[in-house]
Amino acid sequence: MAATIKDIARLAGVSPATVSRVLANKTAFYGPATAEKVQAAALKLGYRKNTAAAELVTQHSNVIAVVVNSVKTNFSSQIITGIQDTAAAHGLNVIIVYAGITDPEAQRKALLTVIERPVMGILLLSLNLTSENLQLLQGAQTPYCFLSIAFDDGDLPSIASDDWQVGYQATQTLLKAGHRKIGLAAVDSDSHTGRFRLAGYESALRDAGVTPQADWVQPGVYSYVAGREAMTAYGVASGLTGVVAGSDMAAIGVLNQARDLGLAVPTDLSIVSIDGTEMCELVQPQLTSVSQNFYDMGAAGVRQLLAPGKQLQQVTPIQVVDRQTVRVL
Amino acid sequence: MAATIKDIARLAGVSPATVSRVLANKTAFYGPATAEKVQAAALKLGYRKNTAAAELVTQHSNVIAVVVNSVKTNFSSQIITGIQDTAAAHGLNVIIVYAGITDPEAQRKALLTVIERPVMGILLLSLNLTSENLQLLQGAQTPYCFLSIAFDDGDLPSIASDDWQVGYQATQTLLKAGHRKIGLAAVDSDSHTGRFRLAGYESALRDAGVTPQADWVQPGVYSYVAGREAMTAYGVASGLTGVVAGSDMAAIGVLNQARDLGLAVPTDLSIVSIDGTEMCELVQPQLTSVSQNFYDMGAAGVRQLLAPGKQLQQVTPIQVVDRQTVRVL
DNA sequence: TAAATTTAAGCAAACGTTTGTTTAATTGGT
DNA sequence: ACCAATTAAACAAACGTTTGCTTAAATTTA
Repeated sequence: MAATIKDIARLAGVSPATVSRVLANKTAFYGPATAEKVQAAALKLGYRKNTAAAELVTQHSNVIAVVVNSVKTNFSSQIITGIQDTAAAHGLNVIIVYAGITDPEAQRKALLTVIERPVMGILLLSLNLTSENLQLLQGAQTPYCFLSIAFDDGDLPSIASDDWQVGYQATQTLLKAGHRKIGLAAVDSDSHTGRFRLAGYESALRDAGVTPQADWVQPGVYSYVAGREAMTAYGVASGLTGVVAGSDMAAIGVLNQARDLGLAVPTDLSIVSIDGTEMCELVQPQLTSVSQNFYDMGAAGVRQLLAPGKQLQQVTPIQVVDRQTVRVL
Repeated sequence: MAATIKDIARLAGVSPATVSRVLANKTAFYGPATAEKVQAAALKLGYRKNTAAAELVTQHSNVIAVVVNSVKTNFSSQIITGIQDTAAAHGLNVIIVYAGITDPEAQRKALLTVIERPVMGILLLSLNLTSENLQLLQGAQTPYCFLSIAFDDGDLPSIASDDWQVGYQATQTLLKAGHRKIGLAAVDSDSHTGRFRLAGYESALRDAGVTPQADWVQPGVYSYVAGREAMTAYGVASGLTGVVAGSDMAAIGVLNQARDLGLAVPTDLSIVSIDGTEMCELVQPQLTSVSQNFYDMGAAGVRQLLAPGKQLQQVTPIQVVDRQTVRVL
């Protein structure tokens, strides 16, 4: 039912080709009189271009697709804002699809909805693909880039923080404040990210002459409950005076669980969070954090899509932001 | 460069029509031998269907588009999950685009990226369109439904909570606990939502024999800073013993500002929040809230798109969830 | 064994655009 | 007044699918 270019052509008494050109402002091809007729007809018919049809013939699209691992992660909004702004500056549109965090089938479906239509590039947010789905992605001839995640395989384009540094600096923040017994909570020990943060954590301890203890690290999936569980595992008599938490949510988990255990933060326990989202300033006391530049990751991601192949593994800087959860001993 | 159905046809030695049918599993049209040849060829070429082309001829799409007002709102994730689950159950795909919360031009662009391609329906999350953009939306012959927002114009399909009830029950929760001087913070007085919440608030007060005072209501845009500003405006000597906050974020704003003013919650000040997202249980003390069923809104939204015209203005139920910020006087 | 039916596959049109090429009309130069 | 150059618009092919219709071969029926 929707009006097409042909309907306009008929109404304005010109050819579809001319309509197309008027609507695309290709001024070299038509006179002012026809232009007016066409515009009027288009308006009258409430014409809306069928972008899919246009993309079919031009073989080129101006939308970039973002695949997000889950709807819950709160830092993704900052990355998306970065993507959005940069994309808009380049005249690109952004669509987002959610993939399950674990279910490979959901991942596959999300990937397919993106691959099977013309998009100029794909950004994957903190997404850990199965090797099958990775192949699927690589099979499409579309440029892509992972964001906020890094891989052992150095051939995959990605933009993320230096996770070793993240772990190192978070730990160092506590060490500098005089802490010696420091836990690492809710960091996933299977992923590249988790392993490097752990390594950074251990290096920082060793550099300060502290020998890491096995029960100081309580792995988890960066979530609020993972944070709570880690703190529960530590218990009240662990001797720990400081904890590095794998994410802001995890940090709030340890914060609340510490409180439930009767531990005051930062008096009895200091916390350094990783991420530095707005959450840090919403809770009391405000979380000291190693903050990532999520906005820049998003921005760099779209730049990477526009000029692919430049530099595969990019690193965005981090800063430690001192707030209220680290006590100087 | 991507392989097309024709490439497969050539490689398998059959016609494109047959390839299409094999790939679509239209078993009535081909024999097992050809099927195998085609499958093999498709696999070998790494074929990916061009959905845009297919949608062009079938004149029908199975993606539903969600337009979100901003990346910040935290309840949107629940709505989206509801949409996602329900859509998946019906074999539909979901794409999301962000529109600016205020900028009409950004709104328009977001709307266009959605309207100009084949989508089977549009869900608008808490989006207040300019009348121009509303016309744009209505001009497209696509079914649509607003979510988590209602309008004076009863002809617009929408699914939301009963905002009058929200205001009424939030206020009543405090009244029942013995409070009489009750503020309303960070509720937007321009929108339908804000006006109805305000009306519900005033009715509850009057029903309890309390005369509303002008300086008890401090309008705002439902944000964290709006909450803080409202509490700042109340100050320490307002005499208020309870506050209804327009959103969870706003509630956290008044909570933190109250603390900064030296007011203990709930000892000195009780708070009832509106929304009931996970945020309520993350902060200390946990926020008592009038909780909305965001997940159901999303689910109902896709059902509405599938069977349009049934019931224009739908209402999802609310519950008050008692947590820790209301003190019984 | 001839006619009727079933099965398997191909032909060709269509969807709504864009764009290279062609044609027709107008203008300018001499 | 004639030819070249410019301007304005139309023609038609192409993009990658799907699908109604046709054709050809194989099978069944009488």
